[in-house]
Amino acid sequence: MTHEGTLAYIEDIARHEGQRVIVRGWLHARRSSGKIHFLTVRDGSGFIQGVMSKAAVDEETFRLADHLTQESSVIASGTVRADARAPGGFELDLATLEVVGGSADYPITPKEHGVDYLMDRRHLWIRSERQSAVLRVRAEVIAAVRSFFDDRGFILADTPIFTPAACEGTSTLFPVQYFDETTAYLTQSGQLYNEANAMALGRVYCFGPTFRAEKSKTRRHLSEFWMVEPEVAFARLDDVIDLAEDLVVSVVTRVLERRQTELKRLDRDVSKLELVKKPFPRITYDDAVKMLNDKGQPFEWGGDFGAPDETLLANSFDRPVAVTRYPSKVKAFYMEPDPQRPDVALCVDVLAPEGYGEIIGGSQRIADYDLLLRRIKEHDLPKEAFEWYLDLRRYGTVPHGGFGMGIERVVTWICGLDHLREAIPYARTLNRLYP
RNA sequence: UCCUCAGUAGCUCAAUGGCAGAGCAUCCGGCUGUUAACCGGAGGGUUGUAGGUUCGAGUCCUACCUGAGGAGCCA
Repeated sequence: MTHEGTLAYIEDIARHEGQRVIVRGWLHARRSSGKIHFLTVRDGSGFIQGVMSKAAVDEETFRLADHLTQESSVIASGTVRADARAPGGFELDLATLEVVGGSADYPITPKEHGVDYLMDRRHLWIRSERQSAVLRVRAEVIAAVRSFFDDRGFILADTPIFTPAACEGTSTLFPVQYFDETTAYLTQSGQLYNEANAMALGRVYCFGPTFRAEKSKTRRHLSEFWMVEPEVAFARLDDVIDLAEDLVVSVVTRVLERRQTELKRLDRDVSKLELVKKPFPRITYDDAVKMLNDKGQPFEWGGDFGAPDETLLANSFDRPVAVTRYPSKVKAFYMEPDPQRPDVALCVDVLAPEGYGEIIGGSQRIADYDLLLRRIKEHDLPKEAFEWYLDLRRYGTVPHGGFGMGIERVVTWICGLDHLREAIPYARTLNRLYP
């Protein structure tokens, strides 16, 4: 079969109005009315409806279209025509059709399916309109994050995934055999290495997968997730919050600029995202506890917020809110205490609006050698494992700080999803390692 | 680890302790503007597993398996 026309991707189809193009992709859906077929084709860049009328093609081509099954791969050619009835504004009047690979009994039908069924077929589910839109937004979020840091003079310095011990000592680690006799652990944060990198390179960030063996079963947790972590020498808490604020605004703005089609396909209320502008409200943990109690949510000073607490707090604001100065007791060992009030830490959590919860956690780090050593001992961490980390305080210590932002949580929020597992191509959860 | 809920056709779900059902998908036929198209017909079942109660169990009881939602913890 020979096809006439210019090779085109569906997302660029508007540029080819009135022209003959060749599209290569898969059959997404087919509707037929006897003498006219409607073939929705997707090519990864978008979806378009091809219209084949019996009068316009030879008999063999028309019969081929009549028996075309869902997700058969095809090469087709036709003329691009603007049409108000088409969701994307354009249709393709088909002239030729070639099946590259057939597809029998495709398991994901246009009707409803359960979560387990879809997750078992995640490798196929990502072909759907919604799921492919999410993954395209995810790619935009990641691109926005990298541009943000690269454009500001940050150096990308990635941290190891095999680590010798716990970074924070609290979360559970995934052990793996490391050659013959040694046990390594999959990293749960690049934080500590990031601090060393910041002392070498000034402003740095790492971006990669992290692993947590927490036996969580909630819509906000994955055992493998991606996190971007900047770290800045000489930064204090306010600098860390400024950076977090700029990053979130930059990412949301760029997705709004470049991924309107996908957000629309996801039925996202973009007016909520358009409110994400500087400055974010900044409240202290003390304020937050008071707010919760004023709203009738019983909460005692000293604990960490649960998901309902976070939602209640975030719902008081129309944009992300920065909550600072949590009790040191509930936070990581390396966080600098507030000099005015040593029982709270110079830390910040950024809570997304609309109940999406914590998307960023960060702090100013302890700069003083003696205090850091004391904290390591208080947390029963083995000093030997942290000698290299203590070196950073032995040799030219400076105030510094940074944060981690969970990519999937940001994608979930921006896309308006109700579960983190749709924000990553292949989610790893407590009960899922396949496909 | 704990709490709650669910498991019946390929999928999504019905079925008072009394004949195993529907819609969609698949296959066949019809239809020149369909958007999860529509209309007619056909095929499709070890009710998660193992026990128990009962004249009789998809339904009640026990254990286990699998999954979902939540708690804790976190990004």
